Amino acid sequence: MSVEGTRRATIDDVARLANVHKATVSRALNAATRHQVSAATVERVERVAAELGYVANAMARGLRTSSSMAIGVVIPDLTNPFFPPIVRGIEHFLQPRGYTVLLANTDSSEAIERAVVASLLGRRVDGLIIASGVKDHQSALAEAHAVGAKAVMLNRDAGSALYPLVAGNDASGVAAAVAHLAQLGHRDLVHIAGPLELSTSATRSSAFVEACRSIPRARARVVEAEALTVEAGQRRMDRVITEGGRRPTAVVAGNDLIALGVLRSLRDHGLTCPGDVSVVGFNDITFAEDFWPPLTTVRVPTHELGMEAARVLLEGIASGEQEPTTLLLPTSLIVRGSTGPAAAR
Amino acid sequence: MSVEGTRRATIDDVARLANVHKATVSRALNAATRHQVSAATVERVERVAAELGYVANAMARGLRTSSSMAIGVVIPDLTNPFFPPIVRGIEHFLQPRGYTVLLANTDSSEAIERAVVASLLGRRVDGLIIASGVKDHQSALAEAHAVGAKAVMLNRDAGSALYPLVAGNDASGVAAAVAHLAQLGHRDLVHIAGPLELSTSATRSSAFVEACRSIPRARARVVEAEALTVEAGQRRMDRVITEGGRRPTAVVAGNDLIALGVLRSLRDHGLTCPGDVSVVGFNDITFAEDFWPPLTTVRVPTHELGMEAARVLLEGIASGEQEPTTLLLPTSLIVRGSTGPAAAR
DNA sequence: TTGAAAGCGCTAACAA
DNA sequence: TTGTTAGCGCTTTCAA
Repeated sequence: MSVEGTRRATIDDVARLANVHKATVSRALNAATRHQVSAATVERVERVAAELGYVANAMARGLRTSSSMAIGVVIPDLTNPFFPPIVRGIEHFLQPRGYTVLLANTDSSEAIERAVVASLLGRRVDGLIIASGVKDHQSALAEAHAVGAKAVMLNRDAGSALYPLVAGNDASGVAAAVAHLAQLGHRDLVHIAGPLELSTSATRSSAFVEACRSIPRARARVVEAEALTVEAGQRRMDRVITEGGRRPTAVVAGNDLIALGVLRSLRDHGLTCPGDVSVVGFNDITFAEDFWPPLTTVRVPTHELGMEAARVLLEGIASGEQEPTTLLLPTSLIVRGSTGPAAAR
Repeated sequence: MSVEGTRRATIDDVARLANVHKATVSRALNAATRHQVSAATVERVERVAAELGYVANAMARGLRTSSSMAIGVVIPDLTNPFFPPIVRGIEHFLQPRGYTVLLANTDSSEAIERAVVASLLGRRVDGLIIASGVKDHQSALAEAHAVGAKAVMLNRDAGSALYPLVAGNDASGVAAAVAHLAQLGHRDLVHIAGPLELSTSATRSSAFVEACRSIPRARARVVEAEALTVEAGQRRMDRVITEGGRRPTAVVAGNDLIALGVLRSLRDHGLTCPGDVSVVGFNDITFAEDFWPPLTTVRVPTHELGMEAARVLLEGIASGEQEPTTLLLPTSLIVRGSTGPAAAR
C-alpha cells in the first residue's frame, strides 16, 4: 500500500457539506464563538468536520489572527540531561494553554543560534524562551528585541538586561557546597568552572571565591574548562592532577557533566573519590545518583524552571510588555557519596 | 527598558523603500529566483531588508506554497537519554535542508499523542517522524494516514504497515547479548521486557526466547515491566528476587533504564553485580559507562537512526509516495563491567 | 443566528 | 528584468 498526497479538507469543504457559510463553520468550531451559533448547526458542523477529518490550517489562521500560538525554545544541548526536564516543564505549562513548542538546539554555536532564532522569528512565534546565551551572543537576541519579540532568558543571563531572566539561585547553591566541604575539613579547594563567558559560570565562580573567603586558612582557586562537557571536565582535571603543586582535596565542578569528567580523571590516575578527592557537581541531573560514587551535587528545580519561564513569558505576551525582571528559584545541596572528610595531611 | 509590540516589517515595506514591486522583492530574496533579478536590484533589496530586519512570514509563505518546511517529530519521553541523540540526528539532516523540526513529547500517553499529531497536522507539517507507537495507537496514525500525511516510524513499529520503519536490529542485538552470557556459563536467564504491547519489547522478547533455545540445559523466562523506566525495572527485579524459586544468574533488560533499575534492586538486596547476577542493557545510552558497575549493553546507532529516518521521510516527500519498507541498522554488543562468569552452583 | 466581503503576507502565472 | 493580479484558508467586521 502506498501513501499518496490527498488534498486536505478546508473550511469550505465543511461548509458545503453542512450547508452553511464558511464563516458559520469557523464560529461553530471555535470555543470562543460557538455560542453565536445554534446548537443544531454546531452539531451538524462538528459531525461533518469529523467525517472529513478536518483540521484547521494553523498557517491560515495565524496569518489572519497574527498569532501563531507557538513558542520557540532555544537550548544549547539536548543531550545534556539538564535540559529535557526543563523542556517538559515548559511543555506542561504551555500545552494545556493551546501553545505548540518549537524546540531548537544550537549545539552551543552562536552561528546556529542566529539561524535558529531567525527561523523561529520567521514562523512568527508568539514568544521565545532562550536557554542558550553565551555572553556576547547579543546578535540573535538583539535582533529579536529589535523586532519587538517577546522572550524570556532561562538559566543563562545574556549579560544585558533585554529580557526577564528565570534561573536557579546559583550563588546560594555554591555557598552550600563550599560550606559542606569546609565542614568536612577541606582546605584545598579547586573550582573547575565552565567557560567563564557563560553567565552561569561567572556567577558560580565568583560565588565560589566569595564562599571560600570565610574558610580559615583555605587555599582556593578557580580553573576553567573549555566546555560544560564530560570530556572538557576530564581534560581539565587531568591537568590539575599532573601539573604538580599541591593537589586539592576537593573539587567543586561547574556542572554535573564536568563533575563526571573529574570522576573519570580520578579513576584514570588511580585516585579514589571521596578518599583522595571529594567532588561536588551542579544541577543534579538524572542519573547523578547512579554514578560511581553517587554524586553530591546542587539540585536545581528544572521542571519548575521551565514552568516559571513559560509563565513569565505568557504574562509578558498577555500584558503586551516585559520588564527585565529576575526570578531566582531556590537550589539545595544533595549529599551523596562523592564527598567525605578531607584526608589528613 | 520595556519591550513593546512593534509591527513586523512585511514584503510591502521592503518593496516601498527599495522602489520596486513586492514580487521583485520576493524574487530577489529567494535563492531559486534570484537570478531573474538584476544584480543591482538584488543588492538594493537585500540592503533595505537588512535595514528593516525583515524576516519573511513563514505562515504566509506556507499558505501560498502549501508547504510548511516543517517536520513533526513525536517521541514518548525526552528525558530518556536514548532519544536526544536521535533528535539531533534528525536535526542534523533536516536543518541544512531548510526544514524546521517541531518536536513533541507524548509522555507515552495515547491521548497526548493524538492531540499532538492533530496539532502537527494542523500546522501542515510536510511530514512526521514518529518514535512513539504503542501497538494499538492506531488512531493518531490512522488519522495521519487518512489525510495523506507523509510519515516514518522510528524504532517502534506500530504493528500495521502504514509507513516505512527505521529501527535498530534488535534481534541480532539480543542474540549477541545472550551468546555473551552463555559463553560466560550462564544457564539461568531472565529477560525483563518492557510492556509487550510495544513492538520493540515484543521483538526483543521473542529474540531472547529464540536465542536461549540454542543454549544446552538453559532455563530462560520472560517477565514484563510496566514501563521502560528505572522505577519499573527496579520494581520488577525486586519481585524476581523476592518471589523465591531459583534466582537467575543473568538478566537481559528491555532497555538501559530497566537495567539501571535492576542494578539498584540488586544493591538494595545486598547482591553484587556481576558477582551474583550479570546484567545486560539495551541502547547504550549516554552514561551507561558511568553507572556502577559500567553497563554491558547493546549499542543502537541513535544518531544514524535519526538521520536515516529523516532521509527516508524526505525521499517520500520528494517522490510523492511512500512504501512501507523496513530499514534495520546494525547493533553491537558493548561489553563492560556488569557481566561476568556465572557463579558456581 | 447566519451570510457577504475583505484581507492577513506571501508566491507564481501571466503580461509587458 | 519587472509589474500586475489572483488566491492560498482562515477570521472578523458589517449587514441582513
